[in-house]
Amino acid sequence: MTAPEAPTTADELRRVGLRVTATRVALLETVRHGNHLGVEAIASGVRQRIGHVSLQAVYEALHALTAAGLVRSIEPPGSPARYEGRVGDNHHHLVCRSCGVVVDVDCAVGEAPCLTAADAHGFSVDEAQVIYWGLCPRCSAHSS
Amino acid sequence: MTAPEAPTTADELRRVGLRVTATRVALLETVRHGNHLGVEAIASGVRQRIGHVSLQAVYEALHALTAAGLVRSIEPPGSPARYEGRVGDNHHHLVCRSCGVVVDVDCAVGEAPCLTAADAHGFSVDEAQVIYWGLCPRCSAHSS
DNA sequence: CTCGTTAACTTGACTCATTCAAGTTAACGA
DNA sequence: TCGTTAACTTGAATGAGTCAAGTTAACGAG
Repeated sequence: MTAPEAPTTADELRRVGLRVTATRVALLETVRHGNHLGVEAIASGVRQRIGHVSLQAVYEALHALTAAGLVRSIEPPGSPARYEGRVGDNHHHLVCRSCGVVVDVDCAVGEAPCLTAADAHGFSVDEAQVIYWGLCPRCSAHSS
Repeated sequence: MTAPEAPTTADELRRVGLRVTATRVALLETVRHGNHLGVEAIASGVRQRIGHVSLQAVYEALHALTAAGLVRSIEPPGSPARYEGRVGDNHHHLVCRSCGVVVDVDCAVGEAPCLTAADAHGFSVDEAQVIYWGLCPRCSAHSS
């Protein structure tokens, strides 16, 4: 018998019930290799790999992949949506007020207590979204 | 000597260096009496109090009061900005995925540990913004 | 109290991310 | 190989929020 292979990008798409298209494969790889990219940046990454794709196709694929749980979107107030390939773990983001750069941070306290509000007021909470605002090292050096 | 008076809304505006206008007084009161109102709702609240005001004046005043720390804005992804009058304490929000209602929650763990990321990557963090997503009691009853 | 400065407001045009609509193409199960 | 329908294309539309230019009025100086 053959050794178990790592699943290809195409396999991952099939697994979640999505059709395998050049656009989606390229998009998923672009998002994974990029670093919290915006829609425009993703579109140009995809185009570099496979030629022309419409912006709408990118939006559509991003929604599909987000719904399928293969990518995750981050929407810091005041900036267009960004996407990342790191999913399934409960991690958060650090955003620079000055240059807008986004970096990942692990959960502040232990595993996933971020999911527990002090008093949920009867809500059934399924996700906690944390954004830390501040100045990145480069920008805070700049302003001092 | 007279007893110390509670500061009026006008006093509060003056204290932060803003001119006292009917628009701002009415806006501040509207936001404080309302419950995470959006811009349109604030505009109509203000109009009920003092008659006509332009939407732009509302935006402008909201920015001024936010910058001055008298009101705070909440911008859950996928919904227009909302404003609240509760400021200065480190509290967070619970948003219903279905109906969009927003309720306040206190910090998950103790006083303000929310401000501490596990590893700040050299950032100087000044604010942590937490949004819990879920279903409010009414909506979760509805869907079951 | 009057005046001048300038913050605050008004109207109206504009931007930009995202969505909607209608028609075409191509993935993939039968 | 074919038919169904998800995915893609182009193009127009939406909606929150901003920008610009001109007018009004708050308030400190005289």
